[in-house]
Amino acid sequence: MKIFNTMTRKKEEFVPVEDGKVKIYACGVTVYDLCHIGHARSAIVFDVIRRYFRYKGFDVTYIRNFTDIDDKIINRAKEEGIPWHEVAKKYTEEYYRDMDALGIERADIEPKATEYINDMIEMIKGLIDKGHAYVVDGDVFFSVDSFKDYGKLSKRSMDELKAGARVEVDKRKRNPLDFALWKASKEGEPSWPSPWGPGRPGWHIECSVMSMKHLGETFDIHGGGADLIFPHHENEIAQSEAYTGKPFARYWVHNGFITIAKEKMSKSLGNFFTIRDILERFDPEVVRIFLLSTHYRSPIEFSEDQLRETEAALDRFYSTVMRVEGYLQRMSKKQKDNPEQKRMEEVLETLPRRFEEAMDDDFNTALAIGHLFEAIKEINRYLDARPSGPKAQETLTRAIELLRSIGGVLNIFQRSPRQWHLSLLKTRKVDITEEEIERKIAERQEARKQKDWQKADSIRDELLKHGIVLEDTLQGTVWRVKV
RNA sequence: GGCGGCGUACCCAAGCGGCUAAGGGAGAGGUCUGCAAAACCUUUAUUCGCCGGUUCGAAUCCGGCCGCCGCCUCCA
Repeated sequence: MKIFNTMTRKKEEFVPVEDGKVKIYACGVTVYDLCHIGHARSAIVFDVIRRYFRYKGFDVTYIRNFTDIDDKIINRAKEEGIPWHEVAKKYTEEYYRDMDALGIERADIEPKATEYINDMIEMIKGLIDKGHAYVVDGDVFFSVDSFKDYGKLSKRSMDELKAGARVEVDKRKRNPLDFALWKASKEGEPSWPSPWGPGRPGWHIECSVMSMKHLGETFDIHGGGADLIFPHHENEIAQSEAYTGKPFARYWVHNGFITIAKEKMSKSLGNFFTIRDILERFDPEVVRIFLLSTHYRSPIEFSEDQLRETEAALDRFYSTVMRVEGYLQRMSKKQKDNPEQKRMEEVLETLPRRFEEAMDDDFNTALAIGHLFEAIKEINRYLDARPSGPKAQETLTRAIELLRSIGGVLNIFQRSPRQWHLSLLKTRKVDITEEEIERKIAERQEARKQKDWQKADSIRDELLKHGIVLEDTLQGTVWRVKV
């Protein structure tokens, strides 16, 4: 497997610290508001990476944290007039609601910053003892000058960083780039006792502490959004390696952004769509495929049109499943030679290999999905050749099973066509129930039997106005939500 | 200003030295069908922002130019 490592800016062969095991830490979110689609991308990317390692037979430990104490949470608490921990609790629940809906599996360990305050204090003490940190008025800062490799991840020299510094410099810092490990709290702010007085941890320290506590001082993969490269991950490396004297994470994996009108989607720009908004109008699986149809490091331009197109693509899968299921029910038992048989078998045989090749190459989900859709086309082709007999039955059954099992690694293709259409009924706001549709179909069947085409067509047109398309197949009439 | 990335058909997107430049969407024509729908077939990039260079051979490597974006501040 090859993974692009931000540290070396190259694809590298993946070699785990411990044979057969992979330890991953992905930076989660600060729980102070609803998540937007950019958060979803990061979560989905690492969800897939984790699932793929598992598929490859690795024993995976996956950690994703929650930052549950921070200035933004404190501010939000003031705005909402509730205690800070209520804010954290509320948005942690909202986070789960959205991410669960998107089919993102819970991490093996989901640490919260406030549960590790003592460990952080211990680490900060150690850093002070080793001369990497200093105390000023109850604050503790990390001294970047004490760590010679500072800037190695973001590929910046200290001089460049100083020259470009746009931040107001805290005069108490020895170097403007020094960052807070511990912040003294003001009156009325949440605080924890510490050797330096009451305060709360700085942002970066939590990830170092929680990752090393659960994964060891050196672990395999550390990741998050590309905006975390500097300063967050740079600072994590500095404090962790200064503390242990050992390399921190071996592979740094960063996902690209979602953009709107070519600009990064962000809270501060206000150009974001919450996951909640999007799931009102789109099926979660559509969102998932949309986000996985572009390589994880490239930017994705958010577009409703693209989501619609993805919906149409996914509908192809479920239509094909429906078609195969219908076909199998009435397929002739008589075995006969089919010129397409060999081709179909070849497609099925090579599909897992092609899927793995794509995923082994820095998690190329876009290519992998391309292969899956190619197979869908081949299945339809095969079906058009009217195969029959036990061999065809076995081939078709295997084809669908294969799509489902490989799709499972991306957590797509897992539902029945009916579940898909029921979901579309909701997201496309179809104002007619499944029962009514079935009733109309029965009514139309009657008309068709009488060869009353006019009536049959008018019923069909009526349903179409509600966004329902009918298909008359040899196995009977089936309905679909028009996409 | 420093550092980094991107520019592939009408749209999205993979390909990163050599087989016909994946796949999806959209458009056009056809097959099938009571008519449709779905599906399939054909068709839409002799060409990969532009200009040079390296090479037997480049969308893929190198240099320059143009355009867009990100990080350097909280940010997935």
